[in-house]
Amino acid sequence: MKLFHEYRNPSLAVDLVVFGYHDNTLSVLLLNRKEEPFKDCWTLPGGFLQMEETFLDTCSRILQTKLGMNEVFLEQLYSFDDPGRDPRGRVIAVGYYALINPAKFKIVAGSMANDVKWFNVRKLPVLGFDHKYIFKAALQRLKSKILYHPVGFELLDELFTITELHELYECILHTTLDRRNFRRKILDAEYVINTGMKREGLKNRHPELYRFNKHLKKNNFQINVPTES
Amino acid sequence: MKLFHEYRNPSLAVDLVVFGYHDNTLSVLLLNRKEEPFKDCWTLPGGFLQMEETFLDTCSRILQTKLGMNEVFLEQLYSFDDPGRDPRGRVIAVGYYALINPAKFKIVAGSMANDVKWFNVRKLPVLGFDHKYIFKAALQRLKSKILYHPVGFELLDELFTITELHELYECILHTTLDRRNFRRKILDAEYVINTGMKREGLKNRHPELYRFNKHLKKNNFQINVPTES
DNA sequence: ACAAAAGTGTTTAGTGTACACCCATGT
DNA sequence: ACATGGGTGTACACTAAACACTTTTGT
Repeated sequence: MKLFHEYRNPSLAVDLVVFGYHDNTLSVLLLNRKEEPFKDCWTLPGGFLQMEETFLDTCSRILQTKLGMNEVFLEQLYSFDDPGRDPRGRVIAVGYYALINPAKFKIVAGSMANDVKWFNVRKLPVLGFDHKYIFKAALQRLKSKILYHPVGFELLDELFTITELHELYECILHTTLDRRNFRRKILDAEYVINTGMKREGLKNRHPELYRFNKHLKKNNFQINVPTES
Repeated sequence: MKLFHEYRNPSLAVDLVVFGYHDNTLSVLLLNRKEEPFKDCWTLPGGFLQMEETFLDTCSRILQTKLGMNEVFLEQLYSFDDPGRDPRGRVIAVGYYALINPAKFKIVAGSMANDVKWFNVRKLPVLGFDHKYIFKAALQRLKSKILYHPVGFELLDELFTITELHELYECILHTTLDRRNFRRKILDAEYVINTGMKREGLKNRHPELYRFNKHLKKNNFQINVPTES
């Protein structure tokens, strides 16, 4: 049995769509590149797969070195193979998306970037490479995922109110959802546990604080989005 | 701006899960390998990405040379990155699945394989590499996809009866679905067009023949599977 | 007392499910 | 005439949507 020698292989990059939620806004982290190609352009954070790394290893390395983050929700999106997607040569990109709570991290621009900034997902600048399409795939995936799976908690604080969760859903789905029906669905599904505590110091009635119920086997909720016409 | 030179990069393979449906059975195409590694083992058909190819180019080349097929439904599944998945060295695999009508192709074993055979998806042999997991991902994707999207037609003849479509769904989902409710859903969604013709020469009443309605914009059907408990 | 947001309940329309029944064909 | 599968209709249960109302807090 022959081992491989080095044939000509495409390079393999991992590109990250890092979502954060703050002040009723869903944002993505973008880097401003210091070097060609796409110097001074905004792009998704990314990096090349090292020989001994798994994709998740590469994700962690990027998150750590370029953004100063660790231990976040990550999921593979899709692999992008347009031969012209990188002017430096043939590069395949594996897209991942991450969900983080911006309050937990102080983002830092690594040595490769002029700047790192959160951008409202509805007000993105022009992106380098094919990152526009990777981003679109990520947002679409997040929108679908949140309808059936309890991923919203990754974006919120450990304790949150139903209203905060409701606002998060409306923000991500970019639509309105009936407050009372939403509450019932979430509670019936038992994806949240009432802590008995209340959020103090608000102008009006103090809402109850909930915590994510991690130990629940079945996916038994579904949020429906109004059909637009 | 520097161009790339050859860093050490993993090899990139494309592995195919080719589904076919015949005689009320959903099958997958497997190759019996002539060479190490996994000599004489059954594996998914696959091949290495050439420098100038897209993933779909590679898929077509594999389908053409190893199986004698062309022009089939293809969709990307997932990328598999376990560093130990190929004993020859670091190989990333991009999984695709294909839906074909076995009646339309005469499969041929390419020079690399001892044999090519259809296997019932519920009675698979042990597979080489990590192909068991690629297959599992494919079957799961097909099961989900068929609930919301009209992909079943790729597996059937151009003209088919509602009963044939119904049996296909039961076979893929591995469950029973009420015959009459299934019919209504499919017809209401207008995914099929009644041709006016009938299937002749059967023992009983001659069922009407339908054709897939390719020119339909919206996905407006959903098949529900009974919840098992 | 009032405003504003949180929390609870109810009515109604629509949809999916489980059936029963008739129809067409070959033996 | 009967068996067998194809085609049509309907009653019921269940769910989701729309909405009204009460409660709690700060001013």
